[in-house]
Amino acid sequence: MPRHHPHTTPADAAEAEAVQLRLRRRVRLDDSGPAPGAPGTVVGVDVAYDDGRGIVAAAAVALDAVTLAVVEEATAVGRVTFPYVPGLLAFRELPAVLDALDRLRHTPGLVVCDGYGIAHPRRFGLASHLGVLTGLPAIGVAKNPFVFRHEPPAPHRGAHTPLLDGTEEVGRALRTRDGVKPVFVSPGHRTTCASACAHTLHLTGAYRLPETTRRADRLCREALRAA
DNA sequence: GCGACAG
DNA sequence: ATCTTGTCGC
Repeated sequence: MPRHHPHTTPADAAEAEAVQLRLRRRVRLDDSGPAPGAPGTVVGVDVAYDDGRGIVAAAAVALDAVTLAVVEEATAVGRVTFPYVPGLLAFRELPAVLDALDRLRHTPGLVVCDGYGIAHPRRFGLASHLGVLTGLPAIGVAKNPFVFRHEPPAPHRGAHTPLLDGTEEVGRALRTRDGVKPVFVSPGHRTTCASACAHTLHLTGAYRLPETTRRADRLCREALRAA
């Protein structure tokens, strides 16, 4: 049975924003998480929707942090409980994602989310929210820019430019493939911009998106079709 | 007031 | 996110 999640299923947008303002103080931006490439497991999470049926499917895929081989997969299906509102994505995705994570037997060394961490209107995007609720190190790797402007990075893999909140760097536009549109990386919890980018580079090579995200994306779509 | 707007 | 064919390029 679905548990009562006061921190993930508010009644409306105003309540959701209040939750973010309350929880964001728990975000920690340090390097207490694993170093990129260090032994352990890195977990990718993603979600797919079927608007017609009003259901959502989430996937959590654990990869060996060194070899990037898949070591475990878990999924969860449920009903959609919150609409998509820019800035409140976590309230739509987290319930199913947390269920999928709960079904994983491996303890994630790092969780890679689709979306943002602290590069968010209230400095509390999906990756930060997930990190704070689980206590796990988490980063956000988004496919599109959100609230912060950026200069285009140099064309080679590894080039990056900052996403600035005033003078503070809250994320980076990072090129993961030569000549290909960059991804937008930001720390979620227990990591930094530099580490989040190093992790992202470690998880990419042949494709623009991290292997974690690609596997989770494929798996949640399968789970949705099978539901 | 008018757009822009992670997934 | 999701709806969707062909097409340009390595």
